[in-house]
Amino acid sequence: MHPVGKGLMAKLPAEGTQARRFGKTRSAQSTALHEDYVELIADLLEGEGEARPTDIARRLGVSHATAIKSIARLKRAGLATARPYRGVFLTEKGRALAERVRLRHRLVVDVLRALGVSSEAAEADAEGIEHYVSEHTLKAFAQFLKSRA
Amino acid sequence: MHPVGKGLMAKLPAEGTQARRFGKTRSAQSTALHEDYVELIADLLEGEGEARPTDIARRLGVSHATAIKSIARLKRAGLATARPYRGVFLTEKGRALAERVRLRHRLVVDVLRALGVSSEAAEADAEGIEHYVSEHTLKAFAQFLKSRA
DNA sequence: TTCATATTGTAGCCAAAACTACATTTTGAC
DNA sequence: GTCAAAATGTAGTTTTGGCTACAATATGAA
Ligand SMILES: [Mn+2]
Ligand SMILES: [Mn+2]
Ligand SMILES: [Mn+2]
Ligand SMILES: [Mn+2]
Repeated sequence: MHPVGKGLMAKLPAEGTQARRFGKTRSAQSTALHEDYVELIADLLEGEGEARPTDIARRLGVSHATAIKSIARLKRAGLATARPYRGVFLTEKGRALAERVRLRHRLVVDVLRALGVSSEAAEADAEGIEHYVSEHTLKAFAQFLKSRA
Repeated sequence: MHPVGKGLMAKLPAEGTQARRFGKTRSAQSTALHEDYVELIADLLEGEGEARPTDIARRLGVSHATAIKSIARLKRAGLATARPYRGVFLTEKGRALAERVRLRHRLVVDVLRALGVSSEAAEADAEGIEHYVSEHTLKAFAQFLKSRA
């Protein structure tokens, strides 16, 4: 119950600090999916001219029913619009998010590549990592890349 | 419908490749919580001598009911054991996971620090990032740290 | 123009992770 | 030893994000 000596033991952060960190991670997690959808929709709109639910589903590796439900959540969140059989579009807010997410994705991939990670692993890992990189860390990444250019 | 020219447009990966990447991210996401619990339990066991559900809950910033349910899932997954009012312990499998997770956590923090990220931001971001770093990337991180030691 | 196929939509199911509220058990102060 | 407080457990609800199965609609080939 009481600390045994506090000399050489594991460095447990203060409870509040640790709780705040985990909470931040949880909130990032809850926005990760939205970010992936918005980024993908932006890419499809630019690359293919349209973003159809089926294509979104295929690219994400989920069923079309799942994609349609997620798109509905995007609409509720004010990030996208969609009319039946006419594809998905981004609102102003969605486009702004897509832009930020795209930049961040690229930055994360570039840093991983710079650290010696293979192109494919960098892309794959970045797909998860990107959602947990804070503004502060993003700045450090940019700095690092510039410094070793 | 048809690609407009394919010359200078956004680099959409092949559908299968992209789906595989997103799938990998989803599966990492589904183990992230387990990893955090197991790591925290190991830290508490070493640091405090015991890992009580209440302490786990406080440190994670969730209600004790949530923690208890998650611990039940850990038990079902063969990672932990717990007897009522006697705290939580790790199975052999749980200890092995904790060890891996701990190493990975430290490595991610060290790399972030090396890239110029502040100590607190590194710890906070690592809490999310760690779960999406592949073995391949982990090796690259270790290499990078060794090279600039 | 018709009609098969592709696309989209809906319904219903499930598990994970969160919560609050309440019940039960242990422990420790006295 | 009692009994209040702390810890633990349980019940019930919600949201998210998956799935399958089926229904409805558009599109395009013949
Ligand atoms: Mn992603
Ligand atoms: Mn991305
Ligand atoms: Mn973590
Ligand atoms: Mn961790």
